[in-house]
Amino acid sequence: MITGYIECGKIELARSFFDAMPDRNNVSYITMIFAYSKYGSVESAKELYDQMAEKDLLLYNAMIACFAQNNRAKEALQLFDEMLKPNANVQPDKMTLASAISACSQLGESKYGTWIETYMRELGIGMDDHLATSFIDLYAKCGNIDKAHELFKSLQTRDLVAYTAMILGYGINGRGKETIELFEEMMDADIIPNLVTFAGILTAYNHVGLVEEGYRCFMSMHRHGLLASQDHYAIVVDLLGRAGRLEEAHELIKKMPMQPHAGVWGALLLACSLHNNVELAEVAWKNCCELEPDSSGYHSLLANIYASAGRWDDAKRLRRAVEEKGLVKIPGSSWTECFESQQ
DNA sequence: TTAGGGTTAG
Repeated sequence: MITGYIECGKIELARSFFDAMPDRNNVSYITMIFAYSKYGSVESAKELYDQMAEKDLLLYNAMIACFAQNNRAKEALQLFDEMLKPNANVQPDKMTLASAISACSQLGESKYGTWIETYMRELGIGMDDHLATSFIDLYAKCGNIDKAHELFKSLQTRDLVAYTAMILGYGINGRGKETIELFEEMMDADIIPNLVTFAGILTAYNHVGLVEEGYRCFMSMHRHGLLASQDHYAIVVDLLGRAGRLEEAHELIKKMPMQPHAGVWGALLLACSLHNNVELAEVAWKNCCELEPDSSGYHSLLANIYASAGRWDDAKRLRRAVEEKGLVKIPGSSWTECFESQQ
């Protein structure tokens, strides 16, 4: 019953059902935690997790996965650390490690990831394709592309996710030729790309600076029956914008079948700052402000563009407005420092 | 024992 509601996305109903259950066990808790995780309600998941006095492997796995899948990598690794303490009395399994590696990857923590690889062997857990794909992503993001490729070659089956991780890895490491070759290899293997794959491939083209190839790739999405999301548009706006094709990028935004999010306009604003286009920057900035009124980053970008154009008064006016409104830049994650201080 | 893992820029 509960899983039926969850499958339909009726999470409130699932929760009511869960609350009314006379014999809730840890499996019902875990089912609810995974459901909350899927729909991004991390706080609700954590609330349920905290209710259980005895934390077993399943419960740890559910909560660590929830953090890792919702971009809360630091908390995922903190909980993983807690789980490894002797008084926790549990031993991680493949699922735990998959989430922990994913969290390391989000934080660029290659040292911690390498430690997990060693620890994995100590526990007698063998490398499977899922774990290897997590490691491919981790090592590629940390710049160790050779190690990533070595793992990719060792896979039993190269599936969609593995190809996507490797393509993205080549892309962010500036390996243009390999990016294209691997994409072609994937198509030859009749592996149908999905929306995530396209985001990865477009990102790769963007990093490598292959504008035409990237644009063509984006235009081919509908042939695969895929409707590009706002994120895909943001990458292509960035791709065109960085190449100085600002008007084309602007036209693309105007033709979007859905409302662009701030990231799309933000990509155009960034491109305008790279190419000193004040008029278009003002258009992009206005849209960014409407969509994300509390962010100071867009004002700073426009102020810099004004300053580069010698419009000092406008730059000053904008900077003053930021101070008056008390808009503050949110500092980045300090997990790396936290981790290093524990060494 | 039970659930369930990996891929999306700046």
